[in-house]
Amino acid sequence: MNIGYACLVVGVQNTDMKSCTLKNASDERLLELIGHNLESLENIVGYNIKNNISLFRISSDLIPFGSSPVNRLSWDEIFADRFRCIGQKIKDSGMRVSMHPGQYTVLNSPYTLIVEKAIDDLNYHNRVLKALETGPEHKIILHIGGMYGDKCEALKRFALNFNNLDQGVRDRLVVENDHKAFNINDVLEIGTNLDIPVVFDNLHNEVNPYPGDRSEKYWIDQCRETWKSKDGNQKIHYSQQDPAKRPGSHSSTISVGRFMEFCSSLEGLDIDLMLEVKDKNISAIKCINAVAADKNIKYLEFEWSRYKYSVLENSPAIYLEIRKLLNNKQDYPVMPFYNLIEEAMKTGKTKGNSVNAMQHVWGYFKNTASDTEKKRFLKMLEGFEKDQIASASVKSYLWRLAVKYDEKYLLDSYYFIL
DNA sequence: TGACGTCAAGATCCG
DNA sequence: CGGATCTTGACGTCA
Repeated sequence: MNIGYACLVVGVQNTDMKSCTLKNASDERLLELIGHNLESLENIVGYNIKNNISLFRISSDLIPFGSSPVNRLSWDEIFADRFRCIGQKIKDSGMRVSMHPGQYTVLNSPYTLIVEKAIDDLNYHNRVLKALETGPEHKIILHIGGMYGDKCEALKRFALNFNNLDQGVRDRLVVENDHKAFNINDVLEIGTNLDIPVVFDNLHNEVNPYPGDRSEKYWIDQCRETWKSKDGNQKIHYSQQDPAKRPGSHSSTISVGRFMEFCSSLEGLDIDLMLEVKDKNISAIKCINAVAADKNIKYLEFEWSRYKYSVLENSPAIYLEIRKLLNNKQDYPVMPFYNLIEEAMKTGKTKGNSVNAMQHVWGYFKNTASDTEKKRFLKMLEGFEKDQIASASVKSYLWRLAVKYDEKYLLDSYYFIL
């Protein structure tokens, strides 16, 4: 089972994707951006390897305007070596990557122009995966598109346009159920007809179900039939509903309890699981640790080093409780560990607890920081205590100090992002 | 015509 | 000036 996350990494330096507006998209600017983004991608791949994350969706923003006529660059040739080098790392580590054009790539549109743009976009995604020299098990996931008042015709148009795609794209293409138009039964029908794999998305299925009371496991089993050996392991998308937002909105983090319930419902199926969640890599590591075969407390200790100041600013009581929990080095209390962290994150921060955490973090710079830095920190702290400035301002100053003094322990901490 | 979703660029405001 | 915060951009469909 591979577990991964989509597109971007939170809280890790030099992993951002840069872009520009259409009017600024000169060759020079685009070259600069692509170079930067490839460097970020390489760092992301390195981060994934270091953290045992073996599934990753590459951002469509890797090449700005990758499928637009404004980008006439032969970027796959210009950066061929960089692509090959990154691809080699992917291959060597056994990582599986994918790409996922967004909701605006509509292959089944009745408008020729839109279809042409969709084809260009699919070709672009394939061009990236080809430049990385990845095989056809590194997929491009696509939604079916719009309904236009006639589902049957819309499905027919999808099939027609699919059959006119380049072989390279067809070899990688996977279809997914969406939250509005095409439910999992529709997508299975078309996937079966076109002989391409189907990704089951649990939250889309919750919001836009096929009528009846089929279980998730039933649909996952059905989808499994569409995955052939050339396609690699079956893959699904997994996310949880954000209780505060509209149906279909992804939660900020994955609740480990519900995740494990879902895993046990799979009854041991070996499946690749792409998480769609706001905290991205953070939830990926959580879920990987939750199902780890190699139950070594060192993984939890490493996690604790990243979470501890966030927990401290929310709940000193839980902070102490987790420390106690990790005392027995023979144990692997992964569920209580993450449950306590999730509970702490839901606790409202009091000013006193925030200040306490700020002072703990400041402790790393106490002896190295200059007098002006010390003065500035103390002034900010005072400002925060008097409600004059936000805690985020103090934290972002502490982050700048962490970067300046290269405090490795803090640079890995979730304190600055959660 | 605006909402939808997502991210970062770009603009503006503030001390 | 740097940093925080708001608005725009890019995409197509649908009400």
